[in-house]
Amino acid sequence: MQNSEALGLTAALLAVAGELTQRIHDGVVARGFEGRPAYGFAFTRLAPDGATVTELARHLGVTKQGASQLVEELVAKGYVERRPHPRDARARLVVLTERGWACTRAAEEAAAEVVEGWSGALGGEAEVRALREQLARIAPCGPIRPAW
Amino acid sequence: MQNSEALGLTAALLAVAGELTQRIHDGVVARGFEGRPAYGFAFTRLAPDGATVTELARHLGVTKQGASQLVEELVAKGYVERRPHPRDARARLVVLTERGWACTRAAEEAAAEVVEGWSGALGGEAEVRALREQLARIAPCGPIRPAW
DNA sequence: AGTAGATGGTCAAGCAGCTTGACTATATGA
DNA sequence: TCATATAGTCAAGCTGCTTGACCATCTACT
Repeated sequence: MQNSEALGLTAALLAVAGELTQRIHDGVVARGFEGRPAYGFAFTRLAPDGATVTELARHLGVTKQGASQLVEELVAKGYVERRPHPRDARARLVVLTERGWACTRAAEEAAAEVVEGWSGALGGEAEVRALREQLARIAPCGPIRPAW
Repeated sequence: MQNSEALGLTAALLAVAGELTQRIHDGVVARGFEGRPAYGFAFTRLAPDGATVTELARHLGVTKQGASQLVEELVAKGYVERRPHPRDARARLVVLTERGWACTRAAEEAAAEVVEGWSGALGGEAEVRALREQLARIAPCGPIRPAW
Protein backbone atom coordinates (compact mmCIF):
# COMPACT_ATOMS: atom_id res chain seq x y z
CA MET A 1 0.00 0.00 0.00
CA GLN A 2 1.56 3.25 -1.11
CA ASN A 3 1.24 6.39 0.95
CA SER A 4 -0.74 8.19 -1.70
CA GLU A 5 -3.33 5.41 -1.65
CA ALA A 6 -3.77 5.93 2.07
CA LEU A 7 -4.47 9.58 1.40
CA GLY A 8 -6.97 8.60 -1.25
CA LEU A 9 -8.76 6.38 1.23
CA THR A 10 -8.70 9.21 3.74
CA ALA A 11 -10.20 11.62 1.25
CA ALA A 12 -12.96 9.22 0.29
CA LEU A 13 -13.77 8.41 3.90
CA LEU A 14 -13.96 12.03 4.96
CA ALA A 15 -15.93 13.04 1.90
CA VAL A 16 -18.48 10.31 2.62
CA ALA A 17 -18.61 11.27 6.30
CA GLY A 18 -19.13 14.92 5.47
CA GLU A 19 -21.81 14.18 2.93
CA LEU A 20 -23.60 11.83 5.30
CA THR A 21 -23.52 14.36 8.10
CA GLN A 22 -24.88 17.08 5.87
CA ARG A 23 -27.68 14.97 4.48
CA ILE A 24 -28.78 13.63 7.84
CA HIS A 25 -28.88 17.18 9.10
CA ASP A 26 -30.91 18.29 6.09
CA GLY A 27 -33.28 15.38 6.56
CA VAL A 28 -33.79 16.17 10.23
CA VAL A 29 -34.49 19.81 9.42
CA ALA A 30 -36.88 18.78 6.65
CA ARG A 31 -38.82 16.79 9.25
CA GLY A 32 -39.38 19.90 11.31
CA PHE A 33 -36.57 19.84 13.83
CA GLU A 34 -34.00 22.54 14.31
CA GLY A 35 -30.50 22.07 15.52
CA ARG A 36 -26.96 21.38 14.49
CA PRO A 37 -25.25 18.11 13.77
CA ALA A 38 -23.62 17.95 17.21
CA TYR A 39 -27.06 17.18 18.63
CA GLY A 40 -26.97 13.81 16.94
CA PHE A 41 -23.75 12.86 18.67
CA ALA A 42 -25.23 13.83 22.00
CA PHE A 43 -28.44 11.91 21.39
CA THR A 44 -26.61 8.67 20.73
CA ARG A 45 -25.12 8.90 24.21
CA LEU A 46 -28.28 10.09 25.94
CA ALA A 47 -30.58 7.66 24.17
CA PRO A 48 -30.66 4.57 26.34
CA ASP A 49 -31.03 5.86 29.88
CA GLY A 50 -29.62 9.36 29.92
CA ALA A 51 -26.18 10.46 31.02
CA THR A 52 -24.47 13.05 33.16
CA VAL A 53 -22.86 16.14 31.70
CA THR A 54 -19.41 14.75 32.42
CA GLU A 55 -20.17 11.46 30.67
CA LEU A 56 -21.51 13.36 27.70
CA ALA A 57 -18.39 15.52 27.62
CA ARG A 58 -16.17 12.45 27.47
CA HIS A 59 -18.33 10.98 24.73
CA LEU A 60 -18.09 14.13 22.63
CA GLY A 61 -14.45 14.81 23.35
CA VAL A 62 -15.10 18.32 24.70
CA THR A 63 -14.79 19.93 28.12
CA LYS A 64 -17.60 19.52 30.61
CA GLN A 65 -18.30 23.23 30.27
CA GLY A 66 -18.77 22.78 26.56
CA ALA A 67 -21.06 19.81 27.12
CA SER A 68 -22.99 21.78 29.74
CA GLN A 69 -23.63 24.58 27.25
CA LEU A 70 -24.82 22.08 24.68
CA VAL A 71 -27.21 20.55 27.24
CA GLU A 72 -28.47 24.03 28.08
CA GLU A 73 -29.24 24.54 24.41
CA LEU A 74 -30.99 21.17 24.16
CA VAL A 75 -33.08 21.97 27.24
CA ALA A 76 -34.08 25.33 25.76
CA LYS A 77 -35.24 23.61 22.58
CA GLY A 78 -37.12 20.94 24.47
CA TYR A 79 -35.08 17.93 23.42
CA VAL A 80 -33.82 16.92 26.86
CA GLU A 81 -34.46 17.64 30.52
CA ARG A 82 -32.29 17.56 33.60
CA ARG A 83 -33.30 15.33 36.48
CA PRO A 84 -31.71 14.75 39.85
CA HIS A 85 -29.34 11.83 39.76
CA PRO A 86 -30.71 8.88 41.72
CA ARG A 87 -27.45 8.05 43.48
CA ASP A 88 -25.34 11.22 43.42
CA ALA A 89 -26.68 14.54 44.65
CA ARG A 90 -23.94 16.46 42.84
CA ALA A 91 -24.81 15.03 39.46
CA ARG A 92 -27.85 15.57 37.26
CA LEU A 93 -29.13 13.03 34.80
CA VAL A 94 -29.81 14.42 31.33
CA VAL A 95 -32.56 12.44 29.60
CA LEU A 96 -34.34 12.77 26.26
CA THR A 97 -37.85 14.17 26.21
CA GLU A 98 -40.52 12.80 23.90
CA ARG A 99 -39.50 15.46 21.40
CA GLY A 100 -35.90 14.34 21.78
CA TRP A 101 -36.92 10.79 20.92
CA ALA A 102 -38.88 12.04 17.94
CA CYS A 103 -35.83 13.92 16.69
CA THR A 104 -33.73 10.79 17.11
CA ARG A 105 -36.23 8.82 15.05
CA ALA A 106 -36.13 11.54 12.40
CA ALA A 107 -32.35 11.22 12.26
CA GLU A 108 -32.68 7.46 11.89
CA GLU A 109 -35.08 7.91 9.01
CA ALA A 110 -32.83 10.44 7.30
CA ALA A 111 -29.80 8.19 7.76
CA ALA A 112 -31.71 5.24 6.36
CA GLU A 113 -32.65 7.27 3.30
CA VAL A 114 -29.04 8.12 2.57
CA VAL A 115 -27.83 4.59 3.18
CA GLU A 116 -30.55 3.27 0.93
CA GLY A 117 -29.01 5.36 -1.84
CA TRP A 118 -25.71 3.64 -1.17
CA SER A 119 -27.27 0.26 -1.84
CA GLY A 120 -27.66 1.29 -5.43
CA ALA A 121 -24.08 2.52 -5.77
CA LEU A 122 -22.61 -0.55 -4.09
CA GLY A 123 -24.80 -3.17 -5.70
CA GLY A 124 -27.10 -4.21 -2.88
CA GLU A 125 -27.91 -4.24 0.80
CA ALA A 126 -25.48 -7.03 1.47
CA GLU A 127 -22.61 -4.79 0.41
CA VAL A 128 -23.86 -2.05 2.72
CA ARG A 129 -23.95 -4.48 5.62
CA ALA A 130 -20.44 -5.63 4.77
CA LEU A 131 -19.28 -2.03 4.74
CA ARG A 132 -20.84 -1.49 8.12
CA GLU A 133 -19.12 -4.52 9.57
CA GLN A 134 -15.75 -3.49 8.19
CA LEU A 135 -16.08 -0.03 9.64
CA ALA A 136 -17.24 -1.41 12.97
CA ARG A 137 -14.07 -3.47 13.14
CA ILE A 138 -11.77 -0.49 12.82
CA ALA A 139 -13.93 1.98 14.74
CA PRO A 140 -12.36 3.19 17.95
CA CYS A 141 -14.13 2.74 21.25
CA GLY A 142 -12.85 6.04 22.65
CA PRO A 143 -14.56 9.41 22.57
CA ILE A 144 -16.30 10.48 19.41
CA ARG A 145 -14.73 13.64 18.09
CA PRO A 146 -17.40 16.04 16.91
CA ALA A 147 -16.35 15.81 13.30
CA TRP A 148 -19.39 17.56 11.94
CA MET B 1 -32.20 -2.47 6.32
CA GLN B 2 -33.76 -1.08 9.47
CA ASN B 3 -33.38 2.54 10.42
CA SER B 4 -31.38 1.76 13.52
CA GLU B 5 -28.84 -0.11 11.40
CA ALA B 6 -28.35 2.98 9.28
CA LEU B 7 -27.60 4.93 12.43
CA GLY B 8 -25.13 2.25 13.46
CA LEU B 9 -23.36 2.57 10.14
CA THR B 10 -23.35 6.33 10.55
CA ALA B 11 -21.84 6.08 14.02
CA ALA B 12 -19.12 3.71 12.85
CA LEU B 13 -18.30 5.83 9.83
CA LEU B 14 -18.04 9.04 11.80
CA ALA B 15 -16.06 7.41 14.58
CA VAL B 16 -13.56 6.07 12.06
CA ALA B 17 -13.39 9.43 10.29
CA GLY B 18 -12.81 11.29 13.57
CA GLU B 19 -10.15 8.85 14.69
CA LEU B 20 -8.38 8.99 11.34
CA THR B 21 -8.41 12.79 11.32
CA GLN B 22 -7.01 12.94 14.82
CA ARG B 23 -4.25 10.44 14.17
CA ILE B 24 -3.17 12.02 10.90
CA HIS B 25 -3.00 15.35 12.69
CA ASP B 26 -0.96 13.83 15.51
CA GLY B 27 1.37 12.20 13.01
CA VAL B 28 1.90 15.43 11.11
CA VAL B 29 2.65 17.28 14.35
CA ALA B 30 5.03 14.51 15.42
CA ARG B 31 6.93 15.06 12.18
CA GLY B 32 7.57 18.68 13.09
CA PHE B 33 4.74 20.54 11.37
CA GLU B 34 2.23 22.75 13.08
CA GLY B 35 -1.28 23.39 11.95
CA ARG B 36 -4.83 22.21 12.17
CA PRO B 37 -6.61 19.50 10.26
CA ALA B 38 -8.22 21.96 7.85
CA TYR B 39 -4.79 22.44 6.29
CA GLY B 40 -4.94 18.92 4.93
CA PHE B 41 -8.17 19.59 3.08
CA ALA B 42 -6.68 22.69 1.55
CA PHE B 43 -3.51 20.91 0.50
CA THR B 44 -5.41 18.25 -1.42
CA ARG B 45 -6.89 20.99 -3.58
CA LEU B 46 -3.71 23.04 -3.92
CA ALA B 47 -1.46 20.05 -4.53
CA PRO B 48 -1.43 19.56 -8.29
CA ASP B 49 -1.02 23.05 -9.73
CA GLY B 50 -2.36 25.47 -7.16
CA ALA B 51 -5.79 27.07 -7.04
CA THR B 52 -7.43 30.42 -6.56
CA VAL B 53 -9.01 31.45 -3.28
CA THR B 54 -12.47 31.09 -4.75
CA GLU B 55 -11.77 27.56 -5.99
CA LEU B 56 -10.40 26.64 -2.60
CA ALA B 57 -13.48 28.09 -0.92
CA ARG B 58 -15.75 25.92 -3.05
CA HIS B 59 -13.62 22.88 -2.32
CA LEU B 60 -13.79 23.46 1.42
CA GLY B 61 -17.43 24.51 1.48
CA VAL B 62 -16.73 27.87 3.14
CA THR B 63 -17.00 31.49 2.01
CA LYS B 64 -14.19 33.00 0.01
CA GLN B 65 -13.42 35.25 2.97
CA GLY B 66 -12.97 32.19 5.15
CA ALA B 67 -10.73 30.57 2.56
CA SER B 68 -8.77 33.81 2.22
CA GLN B 69 -8.09 33.85 5.94
CA LEU B 70 -6.94 30.25 5.82
CA VAL B 71 -4.57 31.08 2.95
CA GLU B 72 -3.23 34.02 4.93
CA GLU B 73 -2.49 31.63 7.77
CA LEU B 74 -0.79 29.16 5.43
CA VAL B 75 1.32 31.93 3.92
CA ALA B 76 2.38 33.11 7.38
CA LYS B 77 3.50 29.57 8.24
CA GLY B 78 5.35 29.14 4.99
CA TYR B 79 3.24 26.35 3.50
CA VAL B 80 1.97 28.26 0.45
CA GLU B 81 2.62 31.42 -1.51
CA ARG B 82 0.47 33.66 -3.64
CA ARG B 83 1.43 34.28 -7.24
CA PRO B 84 -0.16 36.40 -9.91
CA HIS B 85 -2.60 34.39 -11.96
CA PRO B 86 -1.31 33.82 -15.50
CA ARG B 87 -4.58 34.60 -17.25
CA ASP B 88 -6.63 36.74 -14.84
CA ALA B 89 -5.23 39.88 -13.25
CA ARG B 90 -7.94 39.85 -10.59
CA ALA B 91 -7.07 36.39 -9.35
CA ARG B 92 -4.03 35.09 -7.54
CA LEU B 93 -2.78 31.54 -7.74
CA VAL B 94 -2.08 29.91 -4.38
CA VAL B 95 0.62 27.25 -4.69
CA LEU B 96 2.40 24.99 -2.23
CA THR B 97 5.95 25.86 -1.20
CA GLU B 98 8.58 23.18 -0.68
CA ARG B 99 7.61 23.14 2.98
CA GLY B 100 4.00 22.72 1.95
CA TRP B 101 4.94 19.68 -0.10
CA ALA B 102 6.94 18.30 2.81
CA CYS B 103 3.92 18.69 5.06
CA THR B 104 1.75 16.90 2.51
CA ARG B 105 4.20 14.03 2.40
CA ALA B 106 4.17 13.89 6.20
CA ALA B 107 0.38 13.64 6.11
CA GLU B 108 0.62 10.82 3.59
CA GLU B 109 3.03 8.95 5.82
CA ALA B 110 0.82 9.43 8.86
CA ALA B 111 -2.26 8.30 6.93
CA ALA B 112 -0.39 5.24 5.67
CA GLU B 113 0.56 4.34 9.22
CA VAL B 114 -3.04 4.42 10.37
CA VAL B 115 -4.31 2.53 7.37
CA GLU B 116 -1.64 -0.09 7.88
CA GLY B 117 -3.14 -0.71 11.30
CA TRP B 118 -6.48 -1.33 9.61
CA SER B 119 -4.98 -4.13 7.55
CA GLY B 120 -4.59 -6.10 10.75
CA ALA B 121 -8.14 -5.46 11.90
CA LEU B 122 -9.65 -6.26 8.52
CA GLY B 123 -7.52 -9.26 7.64
CA GLY B 124 -5.21 -7.89 4.98
CA GLU B 125 -4.41 -5.21 2.46
CA ALA B 126 -6.87 -6.58 -0.04
CA GLU B 127 -9.71 -5.78 2.36
CA VAL B 128 -8.40 -2.25 2.81
CA ARG B 129 -8.33 -1.75 -0.93
CA ALA B 130 -11.86 -3.10 -1.19
CA LEU B 131 -12.96 -0.67 1.51
CA ARG B 132 -11.35 2.17 -0.36
CA GLU B 133 -13.13 1.24 -3.58
CA GLN B 134 -16.49 0.97 -1.88
CA LEU B 135 -16.07 4.36 -0.28
CA ALA B 136 -14.92 5.88 -3.54
CA ARG B 137 -18.13 4.68 -5.16
CA ILE B 138 -20.38 6.48 -2.72
CA ALA B 139 -18.15 9.51 -2.20
CA PRO B 140 -19.69 12.74 -3.46
CA CYS B 141 -17.92 14.84 -6.02
CA GLY B 142 -19.13 18.11 -4.51
CA PRO B 143 -17.35 20.29 -1.98
CA ILE B 144 -15.60 18.63 0.90
CA ARG B 145 -17.04 19.81 4.16
CA PRO B 146 -14.25 20.55 6.59
CA ALA B 147 -15.07 17.66 8.88
CA TRP B 148 -11.88 17.85 10.86
C1' DA C 1 -16.96 11.71 63.31
C1' DG C 2 -13.85 14.92 61.01
C1' DT C 3 -11.35 16.35 57.41
C1' DA C 4 -8.61 16.49 52.81
C1' DG C 5 -8.85 15.72 48.39
C1' DA C 6 -11.47 14.21 44.27
C1' DT C 7 -15.37 14.86 41.42
C1' DG C 8 -19.96 16.97 39.22
C1' DG C 9 -21.64 21.13 37.74
C1' DT C 10 -21.99 26.06 36.62
C1' DC C 11 -20.64 31.05 35.79
C1' DA C 12 -17.68 34.21 33.47
C1' DA C 13 -14.37 35.74 30.25
C1' DG C 14 -11.61 34.94 26.22
C1' DC C 15 -10.48 33.21 21.73
C1' DA C 16 -10.45 30.84 17.07
C1' DG C 17 -12.61 30.33 12.96
C1' DC C 18 -16.13 31.23 10.58
C1' DT C 19 -19.93 34.53 8.77
C1' DT C 20 -22.12 38.80 6.59
C1' DG C 21 -21.54 43.33 4.58
C1' DA C 22 -19.03 46.71 2.09
C1' DC C 23 -15.65 47.83 -1.02
C1' DT C 24 -11.98 47.91 -5.05
C1' DA C 25 -10.02 45.99 -9.25
C1' DT C 26 -10.52 43.39 -13.25
C1' DA C 27 -13.11 40.73 -16.70
C1' DT C 28 -16.97 39.89 -19.84
C1' DG C 29 -20.62 40.76 -22.93
C1' DA C 30 -24.46 43.56 -25.02
C1' DT D 1 -18.58 51.98 -23.80
C1' DC D 2 -21.02 50.93 -20.28
C1' DA D 3 -23.53 47.36 -17.19
C1' DT D 4 -22.93 43.48 -14.80
C1' DA D 5 -20.42 39.60 -12.96
C1' DT D 6 -16.43 37.89 -10.65
C1' DA D 7 -11.73 37.70 -7.69
C1' DG D 8 -10.09 39.31 -3.68
C1' DT D 9 -9.69 41.88 0.70
C1' DC D 10 -10.93 44.60 5.00
C1' DA D 11 -13.79 45.08 8.93
C1' DA D 12 -17.12 43.76 12.27
C1' DG D 13 -19.85 40.31 14.45
C1' DC D 14 -21.30 35.76 16.00
C1' DT D 15 -21.03 30.89 17.54
C1' DG D 16 -19.11 27.26 19.90
C1' DC D 17 -15.58 26.04 22.15
C1' DT D 18 -11.74 26.89 25.80
C1' DT D 19 -9.51 28.18 30.35
C1' DG D 20 -10.04 29.71 35.07
C1' DA D 21 -12.58 30.19 39.24
C1' DC D 22 -15.84 28.66 42.15
C1' DC D 23 -19.39 25.89 45.09
C1' DA D 24 -21.65 21.47 46.39
C1' DT D 25 -21.14 16.85 47.25
C1' DC D 26 -18.86 12.43 47.44
C1' DT D 27 -15.03 9.35 49.04
C1' DA D 28 -11.33 7.80 51.72
C1' DC D 29 -8.24 8.12 55.30
C1' DT D 30 -7.20 9.16 60.16
